[in-house]
Amino acid sequence: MEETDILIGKWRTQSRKGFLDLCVLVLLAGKGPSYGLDMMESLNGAGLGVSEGTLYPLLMRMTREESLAASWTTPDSGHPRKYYRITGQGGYLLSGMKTEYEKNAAAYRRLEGGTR
Amino acid sequence: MEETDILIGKWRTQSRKGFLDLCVLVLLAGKGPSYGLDMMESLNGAGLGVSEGTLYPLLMRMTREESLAASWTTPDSGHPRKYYRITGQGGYLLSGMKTEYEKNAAAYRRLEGGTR
DNA sequence: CATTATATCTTGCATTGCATAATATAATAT
DNA sequence: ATATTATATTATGCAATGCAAGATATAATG
Repeated sequence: MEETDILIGKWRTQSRKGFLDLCVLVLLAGKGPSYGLDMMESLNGAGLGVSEGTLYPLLMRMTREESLAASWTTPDSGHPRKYYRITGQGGYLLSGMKTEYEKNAAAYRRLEGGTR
Repeated sequence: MEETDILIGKWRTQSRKGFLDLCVLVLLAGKGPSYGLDMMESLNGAGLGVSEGTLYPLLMRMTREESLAASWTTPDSGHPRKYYRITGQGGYLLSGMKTEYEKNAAAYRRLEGGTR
């Protein structure tokens, strides 16, 4: 069904709202500081399809909110990169997000669980 | 942290986008036709906190898109109720959503899985 | 010096969640 | 009768994010 594929595409966009924040925090918490394009590779490698137009505004927003902190580094050879790391507030936020995420997943399983 | 709780609240709203569609479809697929307030009870019983202002517009949208179908019923005693049931397209959509949901969950686990 | 690759930033649209308020009708109370 | 409460649905407007598309800047390469 063609109509339905459009609906799924739109839904996909909506269902990623917020989820990408969680993924970025989890990523940085796990691998340590990183920069935009490198994070894109990691996220895409994990199975998410993220583009610059999605990731960069997200990183800037989270930095503005102080869940991330950024600093430029100019390597001996190569381009200047903006490295992001997770802040204390970011860690607290990540913990809250994980709780919510699990709560929703549990609710979903309950709903799926049965005719009752 | 007070600041952070505000962020979590905002994130919570965002992270539910799309997810509620999935929950409604799963619910109707499991329990059969139902109406607004009854579905609200089911969803809240499962652990989601959903209000009328969230659920009704959602139901109307999904009906407009023909993932749900609605029909009024006037019981012998009580108020007229608008019953919703899942359509063929709704079933196809649900299947697609489940696939996406699992794909994202898998990506999340991979990201969480390690320092690599 | 032009071209390509790396890296980040900007703009505008489409979409949904939710608070708030409105509408309508059946049941109940005074 | 008629006012009040409970049930049930609809309408409006704001805030927020994902993403496509394009712009900007600089290092490396031909």
